Amino acid sequence: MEKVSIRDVASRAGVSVSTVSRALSRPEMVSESTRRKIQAIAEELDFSVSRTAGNLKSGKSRRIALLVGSNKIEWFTANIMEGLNSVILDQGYDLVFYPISSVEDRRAFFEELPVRNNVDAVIISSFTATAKEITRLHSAHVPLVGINSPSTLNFSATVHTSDRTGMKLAIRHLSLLGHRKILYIYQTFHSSIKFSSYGRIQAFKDACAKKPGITGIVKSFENPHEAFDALTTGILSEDDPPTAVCVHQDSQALPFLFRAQSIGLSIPDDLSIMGYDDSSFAQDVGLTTIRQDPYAMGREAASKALQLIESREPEIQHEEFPVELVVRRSTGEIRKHQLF
Amino acid sequence: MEKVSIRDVASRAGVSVSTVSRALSRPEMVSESTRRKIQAIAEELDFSVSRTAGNLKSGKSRRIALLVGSNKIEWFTANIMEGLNSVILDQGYDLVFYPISSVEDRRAFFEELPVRNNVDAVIISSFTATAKEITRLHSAHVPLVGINSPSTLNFSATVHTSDRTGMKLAIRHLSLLGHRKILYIYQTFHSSIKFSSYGRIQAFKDACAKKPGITGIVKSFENPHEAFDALTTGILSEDDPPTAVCVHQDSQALPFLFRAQSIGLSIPDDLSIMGYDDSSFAQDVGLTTIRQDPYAMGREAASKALQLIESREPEIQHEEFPVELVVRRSTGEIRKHQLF
DNA sequence: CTGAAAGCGCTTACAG
DNA sequence: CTGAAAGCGCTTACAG
Repeated sequence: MEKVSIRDVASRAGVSVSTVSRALSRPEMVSESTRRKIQAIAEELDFSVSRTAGNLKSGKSRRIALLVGSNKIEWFTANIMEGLNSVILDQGYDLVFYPISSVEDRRAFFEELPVRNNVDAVIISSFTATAKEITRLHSAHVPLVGINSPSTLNFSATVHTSDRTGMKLAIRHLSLLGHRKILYIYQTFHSSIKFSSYGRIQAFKDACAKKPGITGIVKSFENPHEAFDALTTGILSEDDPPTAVCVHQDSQALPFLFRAQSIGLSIPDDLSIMGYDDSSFAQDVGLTTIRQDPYAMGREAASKALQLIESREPEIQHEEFPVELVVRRSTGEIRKHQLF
Repeated sequence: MEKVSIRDVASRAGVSVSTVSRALSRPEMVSESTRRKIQAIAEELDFSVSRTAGNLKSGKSRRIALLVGSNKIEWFTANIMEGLNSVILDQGYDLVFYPISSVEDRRAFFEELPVRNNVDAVIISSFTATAKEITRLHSAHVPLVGINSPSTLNFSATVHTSDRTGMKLAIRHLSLLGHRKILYIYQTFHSSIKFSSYGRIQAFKDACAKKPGITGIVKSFENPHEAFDALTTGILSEDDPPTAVCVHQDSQALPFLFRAQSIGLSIPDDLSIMGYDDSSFAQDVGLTTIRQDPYAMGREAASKALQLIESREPEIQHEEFPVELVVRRSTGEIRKHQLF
């Protein structure tokens, strides 16, 4: 059985190619009897329309590119993808994933713009491009939607959550529990891409600075396992050590939680720990965290992209999604005679 | 700046469209001077070749579909995708993700075969289609590659790991530690798709049956949190309770680990716990597990798909990937006077 | 090394 | 309601 094209169906049905095309894509334009015959034959021949041809005609590719600053698909990215897929697949669009893990990747991407005639919209998650790079996209008439982009400049539309709000919630929560010295830890980024996550670190510092009596300390680590030990030792040896720790994201908090317990610290009595994200297992381990909803952001980014593709301006060009404090067992009141 | 086509470049360079096409896709066929001029003009005009047109000509779409039995992208699927991407992106192929979450979805997919003229290969991960469905794919000349498919029948090629081997390793490990009564727990699947994971459960039963003196019990649960309590209560109230638990996959073991600890069980002294996968956090929490490598399987599946697209038979049609026992802190020797 | 022409598989104004 | 024809943007035998 060789490839069957619209012509095979036409000749078999004794009608023109145009009629077959109409019968299949705009059936109301064709008389019932011919339509029926054509549809029967199409089924019999296992024929289905090639999108490529239609795309050529329309000048659209029915594809949307997702640029992510890493080739790892972790919780956040997976949820973004699920959200995007949940809206675009039904509209006949496909998602194409482009991992961009270095400034060089990014430059290559925007210089070659493989996307120009090959994608109807570009969505960038959690990093940004230079103004010049973005301009080139625009000049190719490709809408650009940002997700948690460090800057919204030049984007056709964006969705984001506020790290400032998130960190404010975290600091207030800890402050209410009586904590005064708070440590922020994150795993060093090894990408040359400017991640939006850096903003979270700054947001922590600012939130602490604004809250009188609170001291915020920021430390980074390379490898969770060795470094946690070093950090813990550091904490233990200080005279006035932090009583609470904010971890950059839930997935990095998990090993910390275990490490802390394994050296005999009881959580939250000896140390309060907070994560960020409310990702899948945060509930399982009782981690207090700041919830964000990348699935919802993905859906909205997709719908904005779709609108832009149809040359409609989204009602809200830059949309903020809420963050929420989720209190669980890993944070608690500071104790009078805290272990440290 | 309007859409620029190959014609614009040609007229600007004073050459024919054919020459521009060659200068860009097979530069060695064009004299250096014309090539240079054309490339300069292409760059100046921000021109890049539309893939769609080329695809029409070649009859290929340069896209590979990944069918997954869920719209959630969890550890396994994410790693498969990363593996696939790591080989196909460089070859100019894109990955298209089709979540298939019900038998209806699946039937719709294979009946409409949106894929027929629109995708060069189909990769199915962890579930399978009926023989008839697969035949239709074949008749459309679309190679089908399976990943951990319950049956390898009719697949052009497959990659898989052996759950039998994995469970054998697990049972041997526990048996060597002195465990005699072993519980297997898994979260109920709510999909109507036949997942490959069911095989793992059977493999557990078989492994226990083959090992004299070992009793294996299988239980499922709906919601991790309520159900773990019920299970634990059940365990605690039995006269001769299991001393070790195998959890279907690491992500389901995590809550169990925490639950167990929260009711005062010490792991592994009171209870040994094993996972399956060796996913990201297994190391963090010290979970003994069976390691599999979906990233490597994804890479191999991709390379088999690519070979099949080029009508080459893969050297190994059905390739098995190793599983490995990874011993960590969550399993230990059975104690003389085990708590239960 | 280069150009004119055919054609990939459709869709869609334009006529009838 | 239907058909003939043009055309989407390229690639590639075929000539020269």
